[in-house]
Amino acid sequence: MPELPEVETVRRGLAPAMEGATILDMVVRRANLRFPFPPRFQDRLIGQKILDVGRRAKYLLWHLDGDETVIVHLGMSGSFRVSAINERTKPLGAHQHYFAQTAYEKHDHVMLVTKQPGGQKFEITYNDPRRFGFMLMEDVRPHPMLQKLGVEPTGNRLDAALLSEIFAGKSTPLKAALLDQRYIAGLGNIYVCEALWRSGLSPFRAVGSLATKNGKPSRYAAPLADAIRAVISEAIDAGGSSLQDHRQTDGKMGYFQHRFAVYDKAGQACIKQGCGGIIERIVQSGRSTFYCPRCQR
DNA sequence: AAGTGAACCTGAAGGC
DNA sequence: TGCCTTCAGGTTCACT
Repeated sequence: MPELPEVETVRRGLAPAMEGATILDMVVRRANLRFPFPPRFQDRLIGQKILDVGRRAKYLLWHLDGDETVIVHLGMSGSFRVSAINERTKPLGAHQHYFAQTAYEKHDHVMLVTKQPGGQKFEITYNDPRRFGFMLMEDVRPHPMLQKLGVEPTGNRLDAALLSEIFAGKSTPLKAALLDQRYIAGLGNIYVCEALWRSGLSPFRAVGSLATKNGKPSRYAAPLADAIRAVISEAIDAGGSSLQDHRQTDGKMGYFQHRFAVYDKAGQACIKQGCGGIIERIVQSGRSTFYCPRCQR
């Protein structure tokens, strides 16, 4: 499912149920996702207060009171559901009784019950059919998983100068380079395709062409930086993109998928004014690329 | 170094 | 109805 805008949407959905709340109880229903769960995972979380829910690229960061951080990645199919617990209709008693009456859905792997200082309780469920996601504790900081990440696409650092700097002299195709989290962290297949279309650049173009011979930004750098920032911001505002089963944490759909220009549009007319091209699907390093061969050069 | 393909895993969709 | 193939929002690893 999730690229940066979807993960940010999840973060915003988790925040009201987690930030400032205490973890009352937790159930982990299998030994591993993509990686084994951390040793004594429940013991280290139950009773802890969550200070805030952060995000770095596609990683969620649960900053705990006890100076530990939980790192969560949603992989391809991970999602969270959050629901307020109404104790009138679902009396809790001792909280461990709560899960006994919970109806698990298929692929629900982790469940948490949190309680805000005001008393409101929440049930938070992690579901992940393909299990490419994971949950880790950040024992070493920064966690090795986060050390190699490049700049955030929405931060102030992503501009024409930075693109020309990090890509100068390289011959990698733009498509592959933009998917590489070591350069820009958070883009995935959808938003790379969309950003390239918006900037009129071919997915085959060598990234080195974003820099001139003396290392300054070429005329292609600023349009790409602007397109990346715009498409990510707009997608976040739209609550992400809902393909297949992706939902926001409250069950609502994101709606950015209605604004795709090229992603999954093979055979359709390019919507750029006066272009007249037909969107093509090709494969680059094992991933689908959707682009307009006419206006993306 | 850079590029490709496979691997991890399940489910949906399409062809026959 | 079922069976088979292909594909999917990510990342890492093994190979040329």
